[in-house]
Amino acid sequence: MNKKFIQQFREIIRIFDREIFFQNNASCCNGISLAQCHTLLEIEKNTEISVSELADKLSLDKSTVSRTIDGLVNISLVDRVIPKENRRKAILNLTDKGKQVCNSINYTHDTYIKNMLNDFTASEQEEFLRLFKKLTGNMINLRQEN
Amino acid sequence: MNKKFIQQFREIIRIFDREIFFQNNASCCNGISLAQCHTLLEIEKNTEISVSELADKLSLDKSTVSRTIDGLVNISLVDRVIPKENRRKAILNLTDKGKQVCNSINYTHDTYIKNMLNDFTASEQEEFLRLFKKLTGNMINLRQEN
DNA sequence: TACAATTGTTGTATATTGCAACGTTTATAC
DNA sequence: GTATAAACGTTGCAATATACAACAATTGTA
Repeated sequence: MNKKFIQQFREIIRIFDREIFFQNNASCCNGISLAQCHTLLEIEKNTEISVSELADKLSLDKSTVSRTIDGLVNISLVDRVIPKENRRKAILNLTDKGKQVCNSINYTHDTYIKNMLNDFTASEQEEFLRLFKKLTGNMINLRQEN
Repeated sequence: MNKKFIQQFREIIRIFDREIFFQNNASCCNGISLAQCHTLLEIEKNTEISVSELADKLSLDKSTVSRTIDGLVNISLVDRVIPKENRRKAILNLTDKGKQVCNSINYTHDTYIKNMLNDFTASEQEEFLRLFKKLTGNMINLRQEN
């Protein structure tokens, strides 16, 4: 692999990262913070999740997540219920309003992805996804090796 | 573009972003912070740059950059000189030690990229870079349209 | 039943960032 | 040529995000 290729690849990653950052901050947060947005989407994916489990999934401290949830409960996007079977564990779910916000976020994200790939042919789309999956798989392996 | 494809693509982007984050925090910062790392590499790319120009390039407030530079000057990685021609503008350059740190960061990043693409064929590498460039180009256009 | 583990919350500290105000310096208008 | 405006960097202040440690409540285990 020659040096010039690596340089270009690094530069592309940098730009990609930067654009994703802008996009997240522009679209994700209809009045909510990025952390709240991530948390919301993670609850959407894992209903009945607990604070600790959420902290695991998000790679954050449980105290951080606890406070993020406070915020989301305050603005009525998340329900926090303490079940009688296990009064230690708090169970988190989206409220109807929370589901609406998630839908809105998902719509924005999906639209962005459509636009990003707008001028890709079908086979380019497939090939890119395939190679991207291969790449991220390698990244995960590399991290776990160390 | 079908829904399942978009879902997969979103998920891959999420994973990629997460892995890049881990990698940045693990490798970039040999004792320096992520912000300092970015700043250092930007000065490496643009010698004789000023604080305001740097703030532009990094999309940060000049006060933020000013303080980051304070830190880098304190640990002798950056030189801050006020030229006699224009005593408003501070000119920033890497010290020898700063160059060494940059080299070290670059080596780590380049190695990571090599490892990421380790099992890609030459044509896969080229195709992926081509499509990635196309993608980021679209992302930039989309942002500038809005 | 006593001790240990789990769960979530709160207090405290740190880092990163932006905005506003400021002093200094340079450029421009009249 | 002076007065005003603009540019530049720094500092004060506030907001946000985060982690760690300590804690209370609860549940599991020896």
